Amino acid sequence: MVKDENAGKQDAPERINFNAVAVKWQKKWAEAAIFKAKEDSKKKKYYVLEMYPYPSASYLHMGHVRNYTIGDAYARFKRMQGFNVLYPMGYDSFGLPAETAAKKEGIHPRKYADDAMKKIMEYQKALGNSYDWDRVLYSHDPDYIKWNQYFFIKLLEKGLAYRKKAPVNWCECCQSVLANEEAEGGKCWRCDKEVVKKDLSQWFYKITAYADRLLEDLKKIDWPEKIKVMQENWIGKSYGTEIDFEIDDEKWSIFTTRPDTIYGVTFMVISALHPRLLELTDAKHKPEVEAFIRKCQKVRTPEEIEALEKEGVFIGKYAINPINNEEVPVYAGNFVLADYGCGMVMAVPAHDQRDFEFAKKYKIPVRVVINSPMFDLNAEKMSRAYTSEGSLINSGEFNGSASYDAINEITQHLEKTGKGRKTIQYKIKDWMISRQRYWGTPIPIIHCPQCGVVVVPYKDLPVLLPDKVDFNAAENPLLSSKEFLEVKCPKCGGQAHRETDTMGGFVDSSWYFLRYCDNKNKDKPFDADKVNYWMPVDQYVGGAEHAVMHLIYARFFVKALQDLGFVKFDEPFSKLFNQGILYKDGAKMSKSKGNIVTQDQIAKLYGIDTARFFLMFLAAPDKTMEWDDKTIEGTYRFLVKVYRMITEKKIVDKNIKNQESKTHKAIKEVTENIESFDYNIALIKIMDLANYLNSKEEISRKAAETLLLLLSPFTPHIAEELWEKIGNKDFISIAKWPAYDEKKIDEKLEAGEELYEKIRKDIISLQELTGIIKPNKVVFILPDNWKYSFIKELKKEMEKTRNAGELIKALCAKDKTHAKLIANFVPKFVKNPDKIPMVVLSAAEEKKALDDCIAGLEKEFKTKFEIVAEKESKHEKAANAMPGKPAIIFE
RNA sequence: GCGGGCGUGCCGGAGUGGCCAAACGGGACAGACUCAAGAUCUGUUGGCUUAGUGCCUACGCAGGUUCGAAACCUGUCGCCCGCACCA
Repeated sequence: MVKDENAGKQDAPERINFNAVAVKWQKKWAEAAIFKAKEDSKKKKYYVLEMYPYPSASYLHMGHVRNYTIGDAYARFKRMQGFNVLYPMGYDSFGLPAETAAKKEGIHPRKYADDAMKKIMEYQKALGNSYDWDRVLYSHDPDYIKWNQYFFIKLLEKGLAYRKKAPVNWCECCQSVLANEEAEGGKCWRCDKEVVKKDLSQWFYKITAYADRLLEDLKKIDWPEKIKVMQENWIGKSYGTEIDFEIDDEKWSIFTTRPDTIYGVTFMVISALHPRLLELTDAKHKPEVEAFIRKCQKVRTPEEIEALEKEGVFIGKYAINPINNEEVPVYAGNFVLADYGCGMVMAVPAHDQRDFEFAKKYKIPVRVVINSPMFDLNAEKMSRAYTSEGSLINSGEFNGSASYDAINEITQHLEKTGKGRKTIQYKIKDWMISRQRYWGTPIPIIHCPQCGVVVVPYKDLPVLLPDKVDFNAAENPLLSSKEFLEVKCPKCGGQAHRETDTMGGFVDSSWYFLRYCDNKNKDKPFDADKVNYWMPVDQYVGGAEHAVMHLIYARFFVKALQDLGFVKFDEPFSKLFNQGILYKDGAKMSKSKGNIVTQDQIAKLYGIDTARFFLMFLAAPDKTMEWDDKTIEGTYRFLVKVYRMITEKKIVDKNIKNQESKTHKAIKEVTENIESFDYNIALIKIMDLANYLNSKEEISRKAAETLLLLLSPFTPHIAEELWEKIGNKDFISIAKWPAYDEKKIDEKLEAGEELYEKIRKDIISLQELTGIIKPNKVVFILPDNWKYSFIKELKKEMEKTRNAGELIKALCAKDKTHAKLIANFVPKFVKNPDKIPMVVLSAAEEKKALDDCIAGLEKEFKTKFEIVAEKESKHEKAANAMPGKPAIIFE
């Protein structure tokens, strides 16, 4: 039989149009402006922020919906908890895609960006997120550009911005600089020719000046460990020794973490890309070296680098080892980084794997200077470098020292002779902000033939992009605009030209979160009081892919602004949450993979709240999760159930004890779960509560309202609609988050309900097993065994100790036959002596609890029930009965 | 190579020392309702079973700690993610 999967969807009259509900409330929220954030509140502030998106898409897919919902649920939760919440949205609207579109489709990047923004905003609004839409900002806004340039100048004045030559991706064929994305795989995206590294003047922000603070302050912030570790590695602090070797009577320093191996140096290697390599090279060897440099200039993919064999050429020079005045040959090599350390290394083949490979290839001697404590090393027979610790040999006066100690001893020795010193190296490099592109913030600099590099005066800001440029120009389109290029020098008034580099997008995103605090300020980038009120961001939400880019730049920027006196804090984001990636068909959901499910599709079918709920329910927000078309049906069913329950069931204005207890327990758990981003667990608890209430004839108003309040961060529209339907006039979105009272959580009541449920299930399964649907009589046999006396015994023992292990041992010694039961029950008492439900009851109390159930059970099963004490029972199985659950017999 | 994480039932995914054969959802199966289907409701869904508050097997694999382990430790295999010739 073929099932029509859509049959139900099409003609099921009970299908509720959650879409109309969403539209209705989005309109009302906007009209009442309830999500507007104000500084003058008496309430404690809370700043929730999602990383502002690049406005590219013509749709949002479920991956986006998931990300935005994580933040929105949190913002709503905090708002309801009584915080003064700032939750803004903006757009990272500068960048390459807009420019590429301009090139391909002839659309101006500004139009492209404006259109995309309009679209994405529309989609975001349809999500029902509680953004303060009055605070929208975007990076190509002339106001934003102005302050972006303003900060550039401030940093320049402080010496934190500078210009120097640096290698960039260069395509000889197109005569153009390429962004990294355009040079993927070492080939030009346009002409497919090989790309080379070329030195050009570039602008930098001096992030290295903050390396230590960036590292240290990681301790202060509550971020995922993974991100912190990535930043630590990126900053890459290492302690070592700088040692001066002499080449041609000139001092050439190198950096090493292993000065203890200095007697093992048999050659030196200078990076093939070292700026002074040719200067150092012997005339005779120049052609060879030059050819080698060209070979090394090709941009390579990480895979190629991995597979790359260590290679080099002798440059005809010798270096003098400062420790023993030995002469060793100097090579240019492809495995030494030009921009780390000094761009040159001392090579110790016996104790460094790279040096070892190089030495073997070029038949350079290997000299063992660290001997292994386990075996004697033999330079001739070694198949790989020995990089562990050991004791020094062949090392003059240091022979016999442990390598660990020798690091200091040798460094101190070199310090005395002035040939070396302790030093710290960082891997992090200064942040190159220059882009040879059109669609970015122009760098506010003028080049004057008379005065040199001149800063654009503050009063002339912003320097805006010219509209008419040739986007198909091979190089930076800005160079095609005379109107932009030609200016008068602000200093001498002579003819000068503008800097054509623009800033990379990460500059924009390094302070946008500050501008949200005061996004309309015309006189200043922001008002200090406002920023100091809202900042730092209390909860930042975004992808882990920004770990060492945006997240480190923004930290640097804030520290620099602190030093410049703009802000009073030194970390922008107190807490960070990384959302997981959404997969479909085994791959990350993305347009390029073609495996997307769009917001539209799902909203049309189920309403946006269903999508929100489902995305938060299926997996913890920080885990990768797989989209599943089928499972969302279940979520929809649940929401329909809630809708029916609230609109159709009897809501009563009285207090119902059991419901009150359940409700307070749910509040407690859900609140904790949301706080810690365990949204999936929170939703399970909410479902539990809903299902429980749904099983009752009537629902207390308090319980119904609580359910809606708990639900509202996740399904705000439906919650709002139902809130209104049960007679509330205000918005649930700004209603008070329910408080719980520990005293209202009545474990005994819960236990009573549980008992009822257990018995009910037992009766049903007995019905199935025996085939007796309607027994004449159901008999409960109350236990009257060792258990009650065991409890007394236990209480006695517990006065002596609360250690579960000891208690079990003690009790088992007295009663070996019940060892297993003892082990099972003891720990529960130890953990929670007051709250163990049925077990602590006496036989009489237990009978009473049972009595309480019977009325309901008799009604439900339409049968007589009877309670019999074990002694009076003629049934054998009664012997097994335990307190907390009587044996059940049909008669 | 270095760093981070993960491995649970038919599936997604909870659970990090004791009411765990394992939440919640999906799927499957059975029953109720219905002329029927859908929707809804109820139950079952590791094996054995004398049906029990029972036994056995199970949370990648192998050991260990503990009265007790899916959870803690050690080793091992497999997968994912980041960084990567950093001297």
